[in-house]
Amino acid sequence: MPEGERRYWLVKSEPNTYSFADLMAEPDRTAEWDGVRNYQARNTLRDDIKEGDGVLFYHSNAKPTAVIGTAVVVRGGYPDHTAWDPDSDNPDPRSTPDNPVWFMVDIQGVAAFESPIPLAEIRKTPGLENMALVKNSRLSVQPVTADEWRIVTGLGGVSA
DNA sequence: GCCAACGTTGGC
DNA sequence: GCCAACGTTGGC
Repeated sequence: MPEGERRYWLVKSEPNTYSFADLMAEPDRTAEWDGVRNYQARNTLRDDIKEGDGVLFYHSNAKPTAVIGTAVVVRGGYPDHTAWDPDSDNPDPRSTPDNPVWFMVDIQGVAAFESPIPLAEIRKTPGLENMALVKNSRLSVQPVTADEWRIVTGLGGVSA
């Protein structure tokens, strides 16, 4: 992929449920990012997130809430098979293999930040005050601009 | 634990 | 199509 087309995203997870350390402990540090059941986030997963895109990993409902590391998309949007698995955490009988409603991607952990970046720091960092994270904290998969990516990864102590 | 913000549902 | 009720998210 041409360098200029790489895009950036932020995903949220509650560390009690699935932490960045859990991702890094996966085989190949890779996991299916499934279970998203919000239409706006679904559209992003289905239409916009491509292999090679950068991902900021954010811990919500944590102490403190913070961006804690980076990941990379290793498989772009494809149907979320957990939707038609009645034993999954988030089954949705409206979604079928022939007519999927929900989508997911695969992400691979890259690096933990030397110092996680708490939400409070993001709020007061010039250039980050317009992050979707600050504007609409509810969205579980959200876009990050190239400038925001550079600032956040710089603060975190890893070069992207 | 509280509560504000937001998304979804469903009656009309 | 409107909007009130309800459920969920997530910061604090």
